[in-house]
Amino acid sequence: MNATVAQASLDHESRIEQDDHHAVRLWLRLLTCTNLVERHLRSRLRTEFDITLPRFDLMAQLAREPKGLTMGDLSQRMMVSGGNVSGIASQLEAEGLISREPVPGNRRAFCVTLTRAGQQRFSEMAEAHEAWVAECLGQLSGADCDHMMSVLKQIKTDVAGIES
Amino acid sequence: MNATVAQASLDHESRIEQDDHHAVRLWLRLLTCTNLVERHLRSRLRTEFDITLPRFDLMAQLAREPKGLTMGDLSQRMMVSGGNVSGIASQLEAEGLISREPVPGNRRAFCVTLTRAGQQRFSEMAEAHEAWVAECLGQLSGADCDHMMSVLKQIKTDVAGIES
DNA sequence: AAGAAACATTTTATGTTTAAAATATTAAAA
DNA sequence: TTTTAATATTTTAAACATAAAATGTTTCTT
Repeated sequence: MNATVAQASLDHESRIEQDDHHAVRLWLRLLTCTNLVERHLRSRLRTEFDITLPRFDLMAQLAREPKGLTMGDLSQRMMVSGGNVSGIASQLEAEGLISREPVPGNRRAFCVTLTRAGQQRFSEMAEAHEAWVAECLGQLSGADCDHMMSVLKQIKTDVAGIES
Repeated sequence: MNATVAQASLDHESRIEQDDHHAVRLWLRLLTCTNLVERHLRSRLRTEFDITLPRFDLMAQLAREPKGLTMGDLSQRMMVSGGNVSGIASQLEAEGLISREPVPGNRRAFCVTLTRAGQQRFSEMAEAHEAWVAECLGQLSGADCDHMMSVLKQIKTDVAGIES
């Protein structure tokens, strides 16, 4: 009977270990794969539009919100620190692609929007960017896509649960 | 007939656009999700072991190769630039976790290995790391895992194909 | 109205990452 | 052998990222 218990607990532990290893392997592949695509996009943005991914991301956020966003909004949506947004925005402003204007009723906040030039520039980049992504991920079937979307959502939920 | 042709080409284009959008949505979720997990692991490594993810990664590579690796090997396996490895290795060396020794027959290369202390330290961290990853990804079924693995492999192949 | 707390942003200090230049070694060719 | 090319690494400069401190603004309490 002792043996049975020992055996049972052993099986349980080894199963958990297996799961751990599977999870680690999946994580490593997920990380490698994402980095691979990210690197690819980063490099093409650099060579074809002379822009960095963070700057492109910031412009993408603004393109979705023609009325503009505050620095804090940008920080939240881009999931990076406020100081970081501050630096990136300064550069884009210096290049004339975005504008930072005071908000009428709130002297703390700034309203950041794409300038005319920024809109023009972004629409060219967005088209190319979309095509590049499709090159990387477009081969997947609709079913694969859907499945992947749901699995990733699950992971997102799990991680959020851990951190809460 | 003209109408038919126009209709057909319209359908075709709109289908492609749909695919593009699907691909972009999937990519955005993939990126967000990976960053979320990465950030989580990074933060736990920092708070519980006072080490950065890149340093942990470098040690993980060495742990798999007891005979040691050159700086170039590390750069390739970690998929980061040589200069990057150089900096990370300097810090780990200063902390006594790795050693950099000249290779007998090749005065250009260095052989990098984990020190005794590094091995000890890494094995503690690896155990915790594995558990954290399992917390994040362990809820997935075996089937989900397998499916995900194969989809990611496909993406990896596609990207490699584009860049070649 | 005065003070405290919360908010929005920027600045500073530190560290990561890359590309490119610099250094040094080895191998191959003329 | 001298030059050239390839290899292995480090250094440097620029961009990015975070946390924490500093600044200024608004709101809440009393």
